[in-house]
Amino acid sequence: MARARISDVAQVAGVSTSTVSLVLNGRTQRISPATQDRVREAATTVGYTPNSVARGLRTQRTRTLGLVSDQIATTPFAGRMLAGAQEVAHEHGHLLFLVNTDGDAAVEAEAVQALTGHQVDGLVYAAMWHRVVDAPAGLPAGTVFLDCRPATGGYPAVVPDDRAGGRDATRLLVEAGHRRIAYVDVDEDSPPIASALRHEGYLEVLAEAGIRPDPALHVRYESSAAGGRAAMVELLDLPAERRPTAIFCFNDRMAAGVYVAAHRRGLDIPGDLSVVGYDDQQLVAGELDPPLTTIALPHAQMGRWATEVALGVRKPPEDDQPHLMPCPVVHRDSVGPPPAAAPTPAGDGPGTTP
Amino acid sequence: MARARISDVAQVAGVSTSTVSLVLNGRTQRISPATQDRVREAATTVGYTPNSVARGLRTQRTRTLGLVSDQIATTPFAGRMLAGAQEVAHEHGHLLFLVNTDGDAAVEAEAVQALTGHQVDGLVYAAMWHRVVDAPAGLPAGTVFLDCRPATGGYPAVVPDDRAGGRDATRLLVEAGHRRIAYVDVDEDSPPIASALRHEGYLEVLAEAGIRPDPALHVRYESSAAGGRAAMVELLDLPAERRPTAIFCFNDRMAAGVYVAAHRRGLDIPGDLSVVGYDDQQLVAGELDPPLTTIALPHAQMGRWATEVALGVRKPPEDDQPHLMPCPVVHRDSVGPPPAAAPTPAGDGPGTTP
DNA sequence: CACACTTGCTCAATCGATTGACTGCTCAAT
DNA sequence: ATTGAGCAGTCAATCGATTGAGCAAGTGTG
Repeated sequence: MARARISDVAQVAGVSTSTVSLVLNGRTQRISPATQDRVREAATTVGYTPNSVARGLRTQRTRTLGLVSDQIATTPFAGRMLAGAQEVAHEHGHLLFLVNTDGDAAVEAEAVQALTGHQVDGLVYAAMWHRVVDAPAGLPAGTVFLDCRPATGGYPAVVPDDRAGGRDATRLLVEAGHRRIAYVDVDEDSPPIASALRHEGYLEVLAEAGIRPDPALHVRYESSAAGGRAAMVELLDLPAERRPTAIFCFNDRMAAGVYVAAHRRGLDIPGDLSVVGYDDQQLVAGELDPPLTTIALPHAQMGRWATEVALGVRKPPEDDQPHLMPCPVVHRDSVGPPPAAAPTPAGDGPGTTP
Repeated sequence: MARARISDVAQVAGVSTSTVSLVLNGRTQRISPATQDRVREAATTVGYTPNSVARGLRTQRTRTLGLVSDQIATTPFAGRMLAGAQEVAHEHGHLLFLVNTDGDAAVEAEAVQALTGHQVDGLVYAAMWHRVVDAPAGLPAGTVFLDCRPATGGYPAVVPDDRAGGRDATRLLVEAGHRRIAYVDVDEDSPPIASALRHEGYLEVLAEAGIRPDPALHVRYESSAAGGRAAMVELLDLPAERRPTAIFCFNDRMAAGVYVAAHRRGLDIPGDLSVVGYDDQQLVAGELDPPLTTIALPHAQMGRWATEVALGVRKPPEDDQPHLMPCPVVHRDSVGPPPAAAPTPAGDGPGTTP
């Protein structure tokens, strides 16, 4: 059977379609309660569901939202961002269009066209890792950038506060008593937004703590467990007095590699070595042994923020700067005090270069 | 400036809106080439983009698709299914609505209503792990079930061929020469579709190979690295002659735990122990040392299949049985021949119960 | 030359809901 | 008796595109 239209309801209730529309939309000031009841009853008996397409055409508001992203699938983070976005859309009675462009600019432009053609009420442009992007052509004003910054500015944007995350991670280790803290960095991040910001945070906290940074403790490898392992091997080959007692890793996967290398050398975590990761990738950080203390990327929060701004229920900052979303510290079991035998009794062990 | 409408194009080109519509939709049999050119030119000069809402109202085809799923975010598989679905939608010029219901039946029903209200041309109902689900109320005929089977039947569905996967995994080990093969199963999967099917496949291959299954080699623990570790400990505590030389794990996370327990006992993989996982979770299987041989869940393929059926470009099977999607074997480095000292020289070592 | 046919395009109805303007009616006040 | 106000709804235009029917001019045919 064909879907019931408003005119079917009107007929059953013995009123005009106008009346049905008014009642069903709550504009009941001038409709008698008796009529309202008849209309509502008629609506349920015929099983009426409003046709959003017709409504959208008339009202010019479709209650839909578009989210275009470069890769929805490849990264496990994607989900949390998406979930946050979807949640907000749902909370406000909107439906979410999802488009995956694989970073192809042509597909991107096409997607934006298709979405505006479908009269979306808002648009979110998402990246799967924090970086600078070029806004695709034809992007409507008010599009919100999620986990990326438009090269040109002019749009609201939200990104993780990587610098603060780097600070928090490092502070965690400093407060546990460590003085020789390595940063296991990634070598491929260009432009290196996330990695550079985390490094800055690392350096800031070292400075605050009066620790002179040792360049040998900043190593760069590919972003994988293998890279982390190689990095750790390099650090462990340092002379004993320059060897780190704590490692801050660019991400959890590299931390997993650090674990492997440390365990191979018979080091206990956190007894002999403390490790902090970044990203809070469930399958990595939570499953390591011991579970990894890490800094979580606030994907769900960012997804929510972006969608709220896109829907107009939250005002973006006026200064055209990306909103910095804090990265929460996730305390697990990979951080402890430095080993008693550590070469840092009390006096400053400055990291002199050879 | 307001969006250009078809009437704007008509005015600029000096023709009627009908003509514009005909030209732009390729129904050009009765339109002179000259007029066509004028129309197209006019369209680009005014920057015309068709209003899909209006078109959808008129044609009753919106070129949109709905995908409702219980959890889009929580599992890293989700993405591949979604990506497959999105890809197909895009290939056929459709836009994909994504709704995440968190398994809440009320939200589900609401979502289905909202989607049919938006006149989607097709609907996919997805689960994030293979199981039997109750079709939500009001589900349109022709809805496709993805990675789940409707309890009642009556809808096209696609699920992984877990039985064949179990067979392949076990055959891999049998062909490497193993006779004592354990199945590290999950204990919580109820109804245990995936686990039961994989177990059946396992038993089938054992039977074909003339290996009597040893109940002590079928252990059940929680689905996590910790569970896998516990399982492996139990297996390693078996008397030497009953101890397995190969392990088939319900999933990669459990396999990761098996690795840990094996390494703790000083066992080399695959020298002393061969391991096969399931799922091909990138972050787990690929990052383990050695990389894990596993059976991949064909999420992208299933997502594609479901979407193609939903769009009507692929015919579902007529027998109302779920389509079984093969699970490819992913060869990595965790399978080898049994150790030379293994208790299986040539004669059948039947697993006699004590 | 009359007729049918083709070509090239336009008319106007239509999809289903929303909404500002308007109508009939009753009752009260002037 | 006329005017005005308030109530309870209805009318009809509208959103922007699609499409079957229709029409004027040109072409071909007997």
